[in-house]
Amino acid sequence: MALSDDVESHVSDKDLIARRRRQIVNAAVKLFSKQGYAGTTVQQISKQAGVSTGLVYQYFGDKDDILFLALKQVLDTYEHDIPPQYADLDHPLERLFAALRAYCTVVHTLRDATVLAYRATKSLPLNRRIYIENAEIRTNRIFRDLLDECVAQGLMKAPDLELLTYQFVLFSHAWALKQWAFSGKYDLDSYVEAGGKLLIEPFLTGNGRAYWNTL
Amino acid sequence: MALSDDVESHVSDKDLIARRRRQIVNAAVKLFSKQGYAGTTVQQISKQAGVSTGLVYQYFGDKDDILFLALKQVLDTYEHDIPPQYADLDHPLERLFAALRAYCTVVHTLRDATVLAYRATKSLPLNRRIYIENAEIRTNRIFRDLLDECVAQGLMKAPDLELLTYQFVLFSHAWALKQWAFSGKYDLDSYVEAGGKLLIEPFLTGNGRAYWNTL
Amino acid sequence: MALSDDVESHVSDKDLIARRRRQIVNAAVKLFSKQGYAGTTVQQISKQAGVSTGLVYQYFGDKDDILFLALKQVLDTYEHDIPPQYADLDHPLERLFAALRAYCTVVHTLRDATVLAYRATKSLPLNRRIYIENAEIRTNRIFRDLLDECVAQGLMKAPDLELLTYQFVLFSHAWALKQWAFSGKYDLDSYVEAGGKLLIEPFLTGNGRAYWNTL
Amino acid sequence: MALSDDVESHVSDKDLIARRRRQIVNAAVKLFSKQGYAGTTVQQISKQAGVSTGLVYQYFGDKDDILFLALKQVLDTYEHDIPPQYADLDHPLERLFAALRAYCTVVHTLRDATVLAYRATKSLPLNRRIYIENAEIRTNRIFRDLLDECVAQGLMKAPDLELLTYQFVLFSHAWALKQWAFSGKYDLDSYVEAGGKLLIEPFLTGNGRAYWNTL
DNA sequence: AATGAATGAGCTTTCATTCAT
DNA sequence: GATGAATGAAAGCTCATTCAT
Repeated sequence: MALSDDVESHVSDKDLIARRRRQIVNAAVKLFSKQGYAGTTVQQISKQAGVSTGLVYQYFGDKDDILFLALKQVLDTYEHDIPPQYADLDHPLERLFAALRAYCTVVHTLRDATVLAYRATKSLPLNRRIYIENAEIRTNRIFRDLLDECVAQGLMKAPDLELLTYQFVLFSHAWALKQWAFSGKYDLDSYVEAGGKLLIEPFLTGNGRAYWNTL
Repeated sequence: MALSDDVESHVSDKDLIARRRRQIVNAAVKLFSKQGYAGTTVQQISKQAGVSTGLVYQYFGDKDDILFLALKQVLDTYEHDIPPQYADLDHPLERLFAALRAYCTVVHTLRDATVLAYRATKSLPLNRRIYIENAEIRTNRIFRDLLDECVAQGLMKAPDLELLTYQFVLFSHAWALKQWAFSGKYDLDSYVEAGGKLLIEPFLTGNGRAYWNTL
Repeated sequence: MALSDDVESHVSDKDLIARRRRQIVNAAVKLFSKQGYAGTTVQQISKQAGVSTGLVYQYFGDKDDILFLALKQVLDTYEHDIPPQYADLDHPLERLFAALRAYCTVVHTLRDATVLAYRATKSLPLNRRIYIENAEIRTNRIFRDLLDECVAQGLMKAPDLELLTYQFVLFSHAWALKQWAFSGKYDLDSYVEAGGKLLIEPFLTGNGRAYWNTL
Repeated sequence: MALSDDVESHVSDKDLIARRRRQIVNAAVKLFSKQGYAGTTVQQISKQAGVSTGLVYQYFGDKDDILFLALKQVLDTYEHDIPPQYADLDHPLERLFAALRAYCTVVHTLRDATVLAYRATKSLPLNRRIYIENAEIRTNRIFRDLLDECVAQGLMKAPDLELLTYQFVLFSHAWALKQWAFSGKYDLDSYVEAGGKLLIEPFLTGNGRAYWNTL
């Protein structure tokens, strides 16, 4: 992380800094998600976090900083919460499907924050936007690597792995972005099942299909 | 369109109203797309449109009205510009693919505005948000009907047509939403080609594949 | 009337000027009375008068002009409508009481406009305020002269005719100013009767009382 | 006082709230009195009060709130300052006359604010206007009770105590409302004396007159 | 380290006034 | 003479940021 991406603080105790920032960012994510970035005031954030307005400015340089760390935290959650959910599994196809389920589940948990990421990233200054975009690319990498693994083992075959990866990502994000369209028609489980049928099944090889049917 | 969705104007000449609104909305779309809704001032809009600040309020009730008409205009463009581009074609598969190309092309033309639609719809009051969402559903219907046609003629077969429709839509939108990831790797044409391979080819029946290969 | 009190017009036909001004002032009085001077827009006045906004500025220099003429018209109505209602009567006491009834009746008719005169006179520039105040003094003169007549003929006797005159005026104005307090307790007739008992009876001489009782 | 009449503040310290509000209301009364409510800007008020514009909005919800509290303060002053000035006196007639003097004196002190009350009450929303009107009725009660006392003790006799009460009130208010007419002819003392002669003397009984002449 | 009252630039919106037709 | 679309200065109000305590 480049220096320019650092968020400055006027406080020295490292632990305190971490704790306070978490406290404030959590409050911010909640409010940004509901009301948007511009629609949320620093006063509201401090109140929600249970601290004074002035304190916020001892841990963040300005309001943009809060947004940046809020988005970063969302992306970090993706990156940290998904891998453990397929790490124990052995078979690549199982791992891929588990990852899809895990991604959708995290998106479900962070529904509002996911929408926030779509809405607000553009509000960041360029260098920070790039940082966030790179974090997303790292998350995408998860699917890409699992797909590569499946292809390498002759289980899948796809014309364009790069784009297929994005379809996995978009499919997961859509669960949050298009809540209004999906709620009532699908629950999370059936949505993930359908995802498997659209994004994995069609690209299975004979071997792949053989294993897939045993799941 | 319900009355409550109407945007009032203090001017009587119908033609003038239409012209002025177009002029102002065009300026607004440009600025909203770049700077976001909240980040754009009415002063900036009026300046960009080449009119006075006060004039804006003779054609729009408030700033929200401008956003609403801006989004409506984007959605209307989708709805009006896509169908003509496959209307002349006879074969369902050809029509479907042409529609995908058309949608991606419109998205390409309205790149910034498409991103705007994702970012700003949540800023609308409920009844207007619903209006915009319904407009999106009508646009989705385009793909859905074409897919149904293909299935009815035994050319395609998919486990979940509803979700597959959304994959078409998301794929098209992604061209705008993920510009930063795709530009440099794809041009519009190759993107559309790859889309055909991911979203159509895997779901072709034998008959469908036979025809597809002749395209 | 001093030149500085003149209201300028860009139109030459004298009759037209008078007609248009009346038309616009009538609309203004109606609106000013209901919404106050500052709460009324020139656009509303022109609409109420059934003319274009621009036309107003061909007959009035600015919005203040309209207020001035509106107030002037109210005061003029007082001045012109009251005297005829006691002119035919011969006895001074009868004339005085008839004048009180007439004043209260005009106030009743112009309730809102009377309140307007109290609220808005201070909004005028000094020279115009003075003009209006002089018009009010002329109206007060009506009571003063009638009282003087009664005193001269030995019908009344009061310690301070100047202030008693003002009590007559205030009593009449109060019917409009304190509507909220009086409506429900008095109707116009009983109010006037009570006025006679408070403002005339106590100041009658023996002769005066003798005649008064015959009324 | 109903909740709906409360004026909200974003500040918690009770003492500070009271002090700031007084500070701002005092400035507002001064300006409103001179320039009217609509003719006074919040910027002017804040400048006159020696605080920033934003601060005003931490102690008042909007400009209307300032007007309401300003008027309320004027009415409260009436209610609190008059009674102590006759409380020590024993004789009802003396008390009545002292009250008249006190009322006129308070009106004199609050000349501009009294005019403001006449001009601006109509600018208030209905529930607040009613609150102010009720406060005025409570003030009127002062005269009414004193008059009743005089009548009960056989000192006075009047045809309509309700209206006579209003004549006392109007007479007092007139000192402010008609400054332009009275200044030069009366000073406060002679005005009050004349008031006694017009509003008390004529309604004295024999007993009343006997005592009155000893004053 | 923490508070929260105070600031003031900048926003949306209104409306008296003008002027081309 | 009459129109009404157009103007833009100025208003009310918000809120990111500061700073004395």
